Amino acid sequence: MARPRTIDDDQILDAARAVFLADGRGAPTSAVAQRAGVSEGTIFKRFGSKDGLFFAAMAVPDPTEVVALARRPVAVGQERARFEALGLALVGFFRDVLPRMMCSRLHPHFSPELMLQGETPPPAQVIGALTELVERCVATGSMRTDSPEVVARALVGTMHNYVFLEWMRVPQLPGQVGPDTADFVRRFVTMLWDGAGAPGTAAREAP
Amino acid sequence: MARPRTIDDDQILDAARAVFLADGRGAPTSAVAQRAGVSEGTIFKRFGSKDGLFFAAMAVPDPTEVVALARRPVAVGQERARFEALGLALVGFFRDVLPRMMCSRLHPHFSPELMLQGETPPPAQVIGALTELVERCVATGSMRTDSPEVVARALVGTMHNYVFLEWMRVPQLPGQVGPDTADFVRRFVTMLWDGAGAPGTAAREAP
Amino acid sequence: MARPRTIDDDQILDAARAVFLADGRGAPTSAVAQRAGVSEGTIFKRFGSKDGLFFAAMAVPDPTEVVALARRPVAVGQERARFEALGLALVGFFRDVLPRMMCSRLHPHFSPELMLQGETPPPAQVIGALTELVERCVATGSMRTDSPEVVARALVGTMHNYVFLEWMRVPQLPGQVGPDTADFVRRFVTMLWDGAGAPGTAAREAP
Amino acid sequence: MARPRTIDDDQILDAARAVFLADGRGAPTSAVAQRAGVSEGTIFKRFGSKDGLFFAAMAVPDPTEVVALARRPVAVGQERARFEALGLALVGFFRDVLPRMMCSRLHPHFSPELMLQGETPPPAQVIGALTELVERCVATGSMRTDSPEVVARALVGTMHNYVFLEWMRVPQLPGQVGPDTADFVRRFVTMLWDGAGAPGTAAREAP
DNA sequence: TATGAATGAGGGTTCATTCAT
DNA sequence: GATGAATGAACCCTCATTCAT
Repeated sequence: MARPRTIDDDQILDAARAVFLADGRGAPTSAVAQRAGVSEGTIFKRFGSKDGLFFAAMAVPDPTEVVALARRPVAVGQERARFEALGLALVGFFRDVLPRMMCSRLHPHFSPELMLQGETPPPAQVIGALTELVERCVATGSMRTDSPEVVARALVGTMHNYVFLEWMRVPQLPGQVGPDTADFVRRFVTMLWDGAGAPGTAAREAP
Repeated sequence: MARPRTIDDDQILDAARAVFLADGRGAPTSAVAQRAGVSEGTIFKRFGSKDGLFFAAMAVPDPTEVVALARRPVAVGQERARFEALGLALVGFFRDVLPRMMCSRLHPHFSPELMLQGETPPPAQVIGALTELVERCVATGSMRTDSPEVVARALVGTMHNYVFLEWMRVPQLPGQVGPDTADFVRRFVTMLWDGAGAPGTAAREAP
Repeated sequence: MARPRTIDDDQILDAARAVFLADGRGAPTSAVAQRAGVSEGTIFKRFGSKDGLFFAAMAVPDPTEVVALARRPVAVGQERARFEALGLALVGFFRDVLPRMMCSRLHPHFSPELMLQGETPPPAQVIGALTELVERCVATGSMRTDSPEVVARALVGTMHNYVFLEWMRVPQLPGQVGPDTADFVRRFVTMLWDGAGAPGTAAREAP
Repeated sequence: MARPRTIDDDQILDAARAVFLADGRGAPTSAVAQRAGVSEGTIFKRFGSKDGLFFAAMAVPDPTEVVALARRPVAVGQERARFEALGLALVGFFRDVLPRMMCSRLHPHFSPELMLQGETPPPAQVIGALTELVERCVATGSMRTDSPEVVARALVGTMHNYVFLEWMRVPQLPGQVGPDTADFVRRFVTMLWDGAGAPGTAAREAP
């Protein structure tokens, strides 16, 4: 057998991710090599080209935690708690994954297939698992809605946007929300559950 | 007395925006020049550097339409319609603005101040105006919520995410949602208004 | 008659000289234009090209003062004083003229003819006038030498080098010489007159 | 383990010196690369920038030959011969070094420290060594002067100017001097030794 | 297999020069 | 005559990629 690799691909990918996210995809391969403690030649031997390295480093991991949490059976009365847990898990997931998605999407050689690690792209996995959760809750009678996937996307979207604004470092965001993520999620789930419409203004009657 | 300017800055900025969003910020200045029908020299005279050009082209416009719509008084019974209109307006706004924000945020020389055209950054303007709208509705009795800004951010976030997934060209998004934006918005507002929780599972009692 | 020029060529040449000597001949024409208070177009109208401007600005003026001083009759007993005055005049001349000569000589388009303002190039004028002075002194019996032009060139060369080292800003020049130019010149003339050889070591006998 | 360097820094520096002195410091780096038989990339890897290359190529070498000649003990009766040898050595030194000094001094990024290779700048080394030689001769009784450093600077200056006029290609230099350098040096040393003043016009009595 | 020296194409930027006003 | 906007050729420099060791 050949001499074993002392620095494995993952270490290189971690370095590449750190460098590309900090300095943009224009950062030189040499910077990645230095950070990973390998020579430039090694990187090209392993990943073929800079693009190969880039897209490997930006690959979106499967949202296993979120999906698992969505699929786990919910005890009666624990539905809201589950949604809160999912909200927090989504925030964590997006903090890790959004920068990669945006960075690779902006690469001129991006193609949607790059996000297909397994069969289903991670965003679809997340929305799918959440939609199924809502459908199960509807079936149990603990939720009621005509559009389970809209509920799922409201949760995903609100957490996504929360992380996005954080990442954009937008100054002067209004109001009390911001520092306390758990509080934000709790309020959101409350709204999701109860609605924000006053009694008697039910949507069913509206246009 | 001297030769007057024949090329408008805006023509150059439009070309730059098109080129940078299509090919990434690495696209050569010469491509911008060619598309704008100017020489490279002119671009550098006007904008000083490629970075100057880039950030000028990526500047986020004030969300005047959305803000105006949020501030206009709401007739009784028209609240939900207004939120639907706002949802659609947000989708339009984000389609224009999200790519710019992401692209400039990923530039290594990005700084949050670059988004401060006026006094308030555009995302904060949007969330602020929507929050005030919710507060007014609460005051009139047509809505009820403890967290107006969370309602605002749910609307913003869901539309943001809708546009984002579109832009990512994520394949295999589950379900019926996708092609018909108006329908998506309508379903979302319904959920926002009525809530998705079954009667008797009200959040107020939960942790 | 056409409108008179409000800014004459000499003002432009002064500006050009200042700019080129400070920032090198690579300094942009626009810098000269700005300093002179004219537009770039004007400069090209007047001088044809940047090279034209450059060599016009670097032209070496005739050494009228030095030459006049050398040609003026010398009263008996005033010979050494005259040489001291000439030394000081040469220092002044070189301070003005050496940078121009070096700068234009280093231009790739330099040609010796460029220094021919009149019939005789300035360095030749200086050496010629001094040589004649020495010859006159020899004729009057106040000097004795076989090589009048060598005496002239010793004076010129020593002053030249004095200014050159000043201009080079050479640090750590040894000894007491430096700050007091008049003293330096005086000591040099003393040496020129009396020689530095000990009596009895006369050169005539040597190889 | 990696590929060893195949190109010597000195080869590059020699090429750079030749190119810059011939075509001015504005000559393109590509011309240097071509002349040295290297790629431009290599040059920048080695020297960092064009300025780095330029100042490295223009660095003034230590005047070892001149200094050694000045320090070597002088046999009685050989003093004048030694000064003649020094004059010739200085001419050789200046032919090599003057163009570099002038060229780098005219660079806008010049700073005097650039000439400090060792501890003492080359011009100061030369003048220092010559001054000490004169002092030794005075001590031995073979010379007499109050200003040894002025004698040194007269020698240096005259040779400097000799080379300078050569380099300037000044046409029409008067007189017999020019082609025969050895003759010029011999005449100069004679004058240096015996003085040019007629007996009885000694400087000591003058102001 | 790992290294890093060498390459050379490409891109940002400057600036002499032209020319419409 | 004077202006300064526009041009585009050239130049410095970077960096992905190759390859001898």
